[in-house]
Amino acid sequence: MKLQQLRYVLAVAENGLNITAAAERLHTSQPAVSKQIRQLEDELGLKLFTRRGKSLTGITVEGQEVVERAIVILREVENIQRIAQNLKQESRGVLSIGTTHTQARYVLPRVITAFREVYSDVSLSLHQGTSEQLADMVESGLIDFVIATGGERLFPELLRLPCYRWDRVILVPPDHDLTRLGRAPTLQDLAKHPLVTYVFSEKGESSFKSAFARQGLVPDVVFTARDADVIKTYVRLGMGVGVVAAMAQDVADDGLVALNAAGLFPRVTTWLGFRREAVLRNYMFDFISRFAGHLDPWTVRRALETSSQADVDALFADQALPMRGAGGELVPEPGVPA
Amino acid sequence: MKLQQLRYVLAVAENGLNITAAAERLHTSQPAVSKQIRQLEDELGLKLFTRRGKSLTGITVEGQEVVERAIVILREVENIQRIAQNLKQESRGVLSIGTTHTQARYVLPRVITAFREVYSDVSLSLHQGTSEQLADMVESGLIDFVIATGGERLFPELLRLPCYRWDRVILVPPDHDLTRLGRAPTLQDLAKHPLVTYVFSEKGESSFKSAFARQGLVPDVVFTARDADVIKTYVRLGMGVGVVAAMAQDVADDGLVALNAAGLFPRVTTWLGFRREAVLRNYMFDFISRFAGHLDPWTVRRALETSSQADVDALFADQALPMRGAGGELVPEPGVPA
DNA sequence: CGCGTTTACGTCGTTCGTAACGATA
DNA sequence: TATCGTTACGAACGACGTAAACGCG
Repeated sequence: MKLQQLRYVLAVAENGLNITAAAERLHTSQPAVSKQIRQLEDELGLKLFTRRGKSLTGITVEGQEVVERAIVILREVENIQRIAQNLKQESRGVLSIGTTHTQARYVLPRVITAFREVYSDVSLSLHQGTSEQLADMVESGLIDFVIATGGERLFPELLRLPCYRWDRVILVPPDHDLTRLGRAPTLQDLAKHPLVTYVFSEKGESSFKSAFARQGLVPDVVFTARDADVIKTYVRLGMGVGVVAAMAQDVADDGLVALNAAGLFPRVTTWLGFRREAVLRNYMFDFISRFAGHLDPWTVRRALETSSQADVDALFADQALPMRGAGGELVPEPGVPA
Repeated sequence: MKLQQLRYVLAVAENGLNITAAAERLHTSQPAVSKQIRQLEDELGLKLFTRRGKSLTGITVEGQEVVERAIVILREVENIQRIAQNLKQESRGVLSIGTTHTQARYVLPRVITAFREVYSDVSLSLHQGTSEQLADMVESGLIDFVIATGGERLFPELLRLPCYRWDRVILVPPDHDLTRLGRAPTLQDLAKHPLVTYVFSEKGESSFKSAFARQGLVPDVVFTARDADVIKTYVRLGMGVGVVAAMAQDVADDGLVALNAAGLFPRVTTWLGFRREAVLRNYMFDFISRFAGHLDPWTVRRALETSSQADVDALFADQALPMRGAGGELVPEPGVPA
């Protein structure tokens, strides 16, 4: 058994069982891949793939077991290489981040810009997706970091570091009824209007709906979208009252007024997660620290030494996490309608 | 990086940094090992070992990191091979068990005899040691199974399957005072006599001492040994009253009388433990099932699907574990002194 | 001088790429 | 016939073992 053979098997499994495509991605010839896989099968004495005629049609159950272990093996091989590169102060490297729209659009740009200036040799890639997709991507090793909110049960194997907290904010057209309340809106106020907000995560409990339910109210959600830009568009069209993350609110949002929603919904924590077994490159520590100031390398290493997520949470329990988003700045003060 | 290089590094690290010894264990030449290690160091660009002149004097910190990951990698490689061998119904294999004296001497012989008759091609090895030593051995992959008692905190990473429970039994010479009580001895009775029992485990809390302490008594332990045979010898010499595991009591123990100690000390559970990541060969499932009838392959696989030891414990919570040892059979009934 | 490591070199096995072949839809 | 996998073969590479050299106690 050789590491190349495992790499080849994995590449084939990850490229739709197409040996030609796998060979291209591996920068080698297709007979090389074909032969190595066959040799591994011979050595192990089992078929990793099912074949019809000459083309691969599926992975056998044992093949799947082998693939899973190959992932672990190659991951650790990469860890060894990262250790070496860290020591050599090698500045080249890769950092791929999986995240949701809100982070990618409103929070990360500043961090990434600054990061790229310092680490020009680090190839940075951003993958946007739903929580479910991110979970798959991080599991398969496609991405190093996940930056997301909620979903504790979706990412059970990740070490999650709390980064900051945020409230929601209410967006309405300038002449909307809610702007004439003379005070910040309540849930009762909101329940009287059609609402436009985020798609509810498939698995996570919807803190949005339950906030209303707790007061015996049923929100009239007329439209949901994955990102705040779409929501804003429909609010401008007068489809309803928008409820978005405070970070997504921009002073330059013309045609919209932001109203404070702090306290109406539970605060949300954005965290950064990665696999516990991962060896982090130095620039990864720096990225984390740039993204969340309190997560300096020393603190992150301490979190890595814990044995469970509960211990990590305890590490940060006594710290007041920073708040993000301008939600508080555009509050219509009592008697001062926007 | 190649798997052989990792194997070589590991062998050198495990053989006192002696390349020659490592080469012999690997059935290869010593220059081969020397060269491969050097090549890996060159490829990674770091020194794995510290050298004085030409001889290795130590492992660098990075070398240690690499060794730890190499262990994981090679373990998974072995798992892949086991999967293949299981499928081929390959009957050859290795099974090494680490255990304590009591199990090795009194419980395992019958199981092992029967097992060897069926699996003559499985090379079986037994390693006796203290809990601490066993923990090291299983961690380094030297042994597949640990069969022991207590020590939950000593084996945190093992999947532990409860096998059976047992009480202690009291051993005295035939003419001893305790045989004339006309009833089973109490802790008060025991506290009046010099006692001979097991060495207390270094890290585990001593359930022996605390049983006395709970009644405000202090046992007069005059001698401790690692195994019951030694204890019996000293009881025969009249050094004191023996307290041993019920399994260790043998009807053929001439010159000794066994008195019931059930209820005096907390019941002890013997468990069988192995690493969660391990792939078990079919004969290993069979061994477990022979050792503890309720641990059939199906049940063990179910335990393997759990995510924590707590879940495993819950699996067996409602089952009455079998008792082992003849302690109950030689009880001096009230009014019937032995 | 013994012990252990490294260097040198010849041999053998293995991997790879190109090119031709085979099978499938 | 286009697509994809396998077979064939020559070239390059790499691992290993023997033998000799080197350093250190």
